[in-house]
Amino acid sequence: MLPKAARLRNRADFSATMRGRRAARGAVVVHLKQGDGAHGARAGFVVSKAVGGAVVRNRVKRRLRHLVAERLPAWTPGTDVVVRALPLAAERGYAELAADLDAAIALARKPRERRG
RNA sequence: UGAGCGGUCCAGACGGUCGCGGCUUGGGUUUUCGCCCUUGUCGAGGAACGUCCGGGCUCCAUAGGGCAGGGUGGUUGCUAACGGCAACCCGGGGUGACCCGCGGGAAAGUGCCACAGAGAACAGACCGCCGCGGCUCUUUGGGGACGCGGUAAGGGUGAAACGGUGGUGUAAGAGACCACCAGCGUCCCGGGUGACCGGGACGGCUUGGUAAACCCCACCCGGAGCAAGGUCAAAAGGGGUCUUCGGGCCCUGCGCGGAUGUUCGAGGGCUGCCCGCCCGAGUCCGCGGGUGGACCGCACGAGCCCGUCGGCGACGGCGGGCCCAGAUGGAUGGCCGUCACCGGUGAGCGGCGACGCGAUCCGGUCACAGAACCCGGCGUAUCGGGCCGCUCGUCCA
RNA sequence: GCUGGUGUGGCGCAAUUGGCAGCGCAACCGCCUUGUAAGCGGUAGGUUGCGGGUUCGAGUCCCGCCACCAGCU
Repeated sequence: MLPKAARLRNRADFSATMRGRRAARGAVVVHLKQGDGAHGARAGFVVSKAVGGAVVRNRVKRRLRHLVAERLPAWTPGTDVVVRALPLAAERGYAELAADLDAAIALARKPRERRG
C-alpha cells in the first residue's frame, strides 16, 4: 500500500491539491496538481459519509490505496493527487474501480482545450 | 421420529505472493532529528454500533449542610458500581419444558373518569315490580291511563352500576336477618433472613379505577469530561540595562482602548437559591494580532486462559500459566490456489411412485458490522452452523 | 465526546386538562366561460416514523428503536 511519506496528511495539502485540475469518470473524481518536485508523488483520499457506513468507506479507501500504490512510481515527483469517491463506488468491484481511476487520471493529465 | 423450550460456543480454514501500522534485532547513512535495508513479533467485534445507565481516571477545594431538581421502586443476595445480574415471592400466560411483568402507597389530601345511560363516586327511580287514591271501561273475574308513595331482586347503557349463591322475611323488596363462599381490617399460632405462605379467632356486611395525573413514602445522586489534564517548544509585544549604535544581557509573557476593583475587598469555585467555606489581585467588554506543534496521559487491566474449592445461582477464594491493537487524512489490506460451506446445474443410481442420493460445471464466501482513554452492563442489528440439557406427542421393542 | 429539536393526507402546518384526527394549497368531478385562469359547489385521500406498555380510551403519557436537522468542545 502507500507508505506514510506518499500520503497527503494535512488540510493545507488537501485544499491546495483540490484547487488543481479536476476530472471525473465513473465512481471517482480525481484532483491533480503538479508541484515543484521537492518531494515524491503523493496521494490522498476523500470518502464521504454519503458512500456508506464505516465498513464500506474503509473498503473503498483500501481499494483506492492499492490501486494508487501500483501507479504511483510512474508519476513524476511533485505530483499531488486527491481521489474522491462518489456514492456509486460502494457497489463497484476492484476491476471497475481500476478502470474508473485510470480513465479519470488520463483525463486529468490531458491538457484541456480552453473553452469559451 | 415430529413439534417445541432453555443454555452455550463459533463468526470460514490453510498455503503462496505483494503491502500497511506499532514494538523490536542487526547494519548503513547523517552533526542531530531522521531516513533506508534487514530480523523477529503483534495487529478489530460479539456486537468494536447506539450512547441508555454505572464505574475507574483527570481537573474543579478535601466534594460540606438545607431547599429545589433528577433518578430508582417486590424480597434477599452478587458487584467497584448500576436503572445490571442471580435466586426466590406475588400476579398473568402455556398441556408442559418455560416465558412475561416500571411489581411501593388510592381508608393523607387534590384532580380526572368523554360518549352512552335514570344514575359515575358520602350514587341513582327510565322501564319494570308493589301499595294507596279518585277517574274510567267492563262479559263483575278484572283491565286502562293519571297522581302520590315504596322498592336496587329483574331489563337496558357502559371499560366500570356499590359483594356472590341459597334461604328467612315482605305489599313488593333490600345484609333488614341467617348459612356458606369471596374480599377487607385487627389479633394470635406455625414456617421462612425476607418478600410472603399455611391455619385459626374476632369485626362494619363491603370500602370503584387512575399515581407511565399532581402527590406521599423509602433509598440514591456535586460538576465537567482524554478536545479531561500535564510537560516542553514556538511566538508577536512591552520594560530595564550596557553599547563601539551593528547589537548583547535580564525580567515579563500579546498589544491598544474602555469599565470596575485591591483587607470599605472585585471576581471566581462548590450547576439553581440560602447558608457555610475556600482561593483571592485581578476580572469583564470592544478592536487587532500570534500559535494552532511534539511528547506524556496511552494500554498490566475490576485483564485473559486452565485447574480446584465454597455457593442452588449471580459470583467469590486459592494455585498455575499468558502478555493480547494503539492509529491521528487515521494501520489491520489486495491478488491467487486448495479444502470446507452455500446457491444453481443436474450425467447417473435407488424406488411402482411421491421422492431420495448425487458425478460434473458455474457463481459466491456473504449476515450485522470497523477500535480512537479504559472497563462493567443494557439496548439494537444479524447469514448460518456446532454442542448440551429439558418438555409434549407419535411409533417400535 | 457532549447536548437539543423535529417526524401527522402529495406539499406546508393545526389539534384545548388524554375523549369523533382537522385547515390551506395541490389532485379529481361538476358549474360558470367561445376557451383558459380566477371564482362557486362537491368528492376522495391518514399503519399520526416504527415496536411495545399504562389506560375504558393514546397524535397526546411512559419505555425502546429508526431517520433527519441543528448546536457546543
